[in-house]
Amino acid sequence: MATRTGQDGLSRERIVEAAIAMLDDGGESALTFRALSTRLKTGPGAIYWHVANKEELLAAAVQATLADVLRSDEADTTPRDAVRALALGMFDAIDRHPWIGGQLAGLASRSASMRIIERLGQQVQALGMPHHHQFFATSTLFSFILGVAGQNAANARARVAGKSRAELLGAEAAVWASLDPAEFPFLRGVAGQLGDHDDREQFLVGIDLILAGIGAAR
Amino acid sequence: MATRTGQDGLSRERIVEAAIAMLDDGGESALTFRALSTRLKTGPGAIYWHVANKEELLAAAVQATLADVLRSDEADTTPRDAVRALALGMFDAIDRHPWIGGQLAGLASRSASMRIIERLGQQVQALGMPHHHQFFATSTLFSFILGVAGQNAANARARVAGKSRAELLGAEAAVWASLDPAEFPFLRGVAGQLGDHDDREQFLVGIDLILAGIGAAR
DNA sequence: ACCTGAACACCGTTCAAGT
DNA sequence: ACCTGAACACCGTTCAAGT
Repeated sequence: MATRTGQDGLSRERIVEAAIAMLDDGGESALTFRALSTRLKTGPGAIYWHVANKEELLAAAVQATLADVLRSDEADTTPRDAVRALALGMFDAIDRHPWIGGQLAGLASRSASMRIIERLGQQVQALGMPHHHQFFATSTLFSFILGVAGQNAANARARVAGKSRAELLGAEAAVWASLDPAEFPFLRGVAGQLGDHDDREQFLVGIDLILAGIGAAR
Repeated sequence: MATRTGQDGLSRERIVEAAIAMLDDGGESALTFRALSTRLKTGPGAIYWHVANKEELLAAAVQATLADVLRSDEADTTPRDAVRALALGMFDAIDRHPWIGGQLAGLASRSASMRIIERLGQQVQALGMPHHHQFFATSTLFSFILGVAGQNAANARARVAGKSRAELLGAEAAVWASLDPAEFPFLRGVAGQLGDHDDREQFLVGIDLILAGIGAAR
């Protein structure tokens, strides 16, 4: 009867924790109920006592992963800096856990999405956007974040299947550099920038561009 | 020997066409090699003679679906209108085939993505953006489009599983309207706008916002 | 050259049976 | 109350065998 305390019993918390660890190092395809139950030294059926199904498990993993970002508070900064801080918090979480990008748009992440949109919206409001444009401006910020997250998730999937980020980026830059200049003048011209850009900086430039647009529309 | 002409033989073209039809009315989960081969009156193995695997099939479906958008030409308009036209073309294609949103970020859609980025980039260049900012500005437009596409795909997944777009949107708006006003002042305030907004208009506002930001940064 | 269909190695999920 | 593990109804993919 000594085994009922501490780490021994299965719990929703332990399951979610293990799921996140598996997602982090094997991507979404690595998370199966069989592999998960092996890691937790149980049968696949046991997990269903604590979690309704895989969708709920993924939702809980997203929630747990985004919890600190959503807990952060930038009360005493400008609206602009608050948006940047929140967006960068999202970026860093997505960078650490790229599988989030494949989940964030879905129904499973609804409550996390709502909190993010709320926070963005409050700052857009504080920026002085007219009321009837606040919703669209906030959606634009959110959609952009979602798009970057999705690309991150796709890149991570490719990475799991093979090479590193630097290798993939270098290969892609080489492809761009060797394109037909008549058909792809732009891609050829920016191939160098693709090769050595910083994802985080690129993300922040996008946020700033949208903020500049909001400033102009105000 | 009369059967070798016309529609009778299996072909990559017929397979992709059937795949698109299945994706359109059942979503990504409806496309299986078994269901596809049943529809084409063959065995699952037959498809592999024409298509390497599911990833390649999805890539071909994306390519075929986006072909007309990529063929369109807005030579004699302003750069701004060209971006808007291209973006709206993408939106309409994604609206008709929402499963694209789940594919566009992936490696399978690389060549389609390259063409889109090329077209966007040429217009960003024409807008007078300094060279070293063109790549980031173009990426911002592309990421935003990707984000909207991803949301569309997620919404369509929910729709296949149950109710219509209007019902889902109405239910979500009702949830927003009933949130705690202390915790979610913004969402509560825009619940009405969520309920009856037009997705296409919202998308275009986002594009315009980014274009305004590009204009300000020029 | 192209197609057939059984077989392999997986999935998520359920559920009678145990403790 | 919680866990076990076999079983069900699927997947994508392969491949010997056919025509």
